[in-house]
Amino acid sequence: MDKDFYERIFDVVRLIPKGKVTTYGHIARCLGSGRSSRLVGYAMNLSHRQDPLIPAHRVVNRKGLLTGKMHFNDPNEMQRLLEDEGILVKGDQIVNFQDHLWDPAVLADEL
DNA sequence: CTCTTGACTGGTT
DNA sequence: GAACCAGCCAAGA
Repeated sequence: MDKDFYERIFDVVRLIPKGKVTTYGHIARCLGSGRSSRLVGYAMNLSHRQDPLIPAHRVVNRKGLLTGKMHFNDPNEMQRLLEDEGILVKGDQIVNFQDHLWDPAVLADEL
């Protein structure tokens, strides 16, 4: 795996099932770094430049807050996309966040 | 090479 | 449970 640090992150984010969300920390932990959660967010910044659109709207911080919505082309779009997938968002915060939380580790279990 | 910044997290108070 | 502080990793100036 000589892929760039970001490419690994993008891969995981793309694998997030529809209607599910995950946190930067879980992704970082899945990659092994664990504490590089900030890099995940940093990579998300570049996600919009990727050819295969990255579902960055499914990635939120541990509190379930749409911290990165302001970085989208249209901040309102992030919340709209989440609600479109059946995820309720109130005050930039995901309702029943834990219920929609998806851990990348389960992917390894399914494979 | 050093300093600053960032879509974060965990532990303390 | 909210607010504050410190730790960690990578990229850019």
